[in-house]
Amino acid sequence: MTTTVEFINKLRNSGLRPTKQRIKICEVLFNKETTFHFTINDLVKIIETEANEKISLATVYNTIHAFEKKGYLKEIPIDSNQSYFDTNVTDHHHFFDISEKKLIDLDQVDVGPININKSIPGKKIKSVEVLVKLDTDNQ
Amino acid sequence: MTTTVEFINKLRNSGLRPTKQRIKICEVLFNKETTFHFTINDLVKIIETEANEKISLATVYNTIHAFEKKGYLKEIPIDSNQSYFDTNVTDHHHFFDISEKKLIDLDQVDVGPININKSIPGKKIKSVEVLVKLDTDNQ
DNA sequence: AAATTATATTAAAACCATTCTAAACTGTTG
DNA sequence: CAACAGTTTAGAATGGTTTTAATATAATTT
Repeated sequence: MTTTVEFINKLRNSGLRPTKQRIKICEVLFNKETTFHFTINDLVKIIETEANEKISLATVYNTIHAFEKKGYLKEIPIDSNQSYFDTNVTDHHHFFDISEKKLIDLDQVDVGPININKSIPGKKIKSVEVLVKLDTDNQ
Repeated sequence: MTTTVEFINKLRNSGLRPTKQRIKICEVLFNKETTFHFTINDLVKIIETEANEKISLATVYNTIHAFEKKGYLKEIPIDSNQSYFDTNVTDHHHFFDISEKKLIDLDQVDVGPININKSIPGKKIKSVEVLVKLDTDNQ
């Protein structure tokens, strides 16, 4: 549980003005016990229902991108036309449940070390991400 | 090198009518020696320049999706607003060069076996894909 | 080989996630 | 509190993708 004051400090320390909207989004995203996966659409709906508030779409996008740039969120690549974000910014991987369109965290430990035995001249590895797609097991 | 007749047979055997447009797309995609990574936009440009022909965008989309469904193409998930496709449908992984926005194949051998030591009840693993993002190495 | 039927192509409109715009508003600093 | 820079906003714009409904083409039947 993080207090509003703590969010305000965190924002200020990151060079982001602690506006009403940003604080609200912090509360929605970072007051969970567990990792939280969401699309922008999910987030807007949560804000509207949970808080009966309305933050303009543009602001939600701006804020999420600002948080991503500061390293508080990670975008997860999935073959979809929608962006998924994750509040867990540690190095880890994902299951993607195709039928429910939901992400599930996979710890490093659950996957084991991954060695890349190939290199491209002039390029360095920035990240290594494993995406495990899940289907319903019919049997 | 595959002949037009072979493409026609392949299409017919898949339950796809061998139209002029589909044959042309086959020739562009499946007459390469190496794996070919592309976006729809790339493909349309190639058809226009290489063949001085014009296939409507809708047809290109329809055809690519039909080929994907038949297992002749794979979509590669990248955190982008564009879909990337791969003519290499074997199990393998990818580098993604962030600055050039290009995919590079990574063989199974270059990555090594990946064990997923976690399972979700009622779900089975459909695919395991590794995406390695590359940055320019400035030094 | 013509007629019929089923499927495919097309240009243009629609769609939808995301970004941009420019005016109004708010937090910060002096 | 005044002034400034940063932020929010509704609505428009953008761009990749899908839909529409008319036309064309391939396959099947006669």
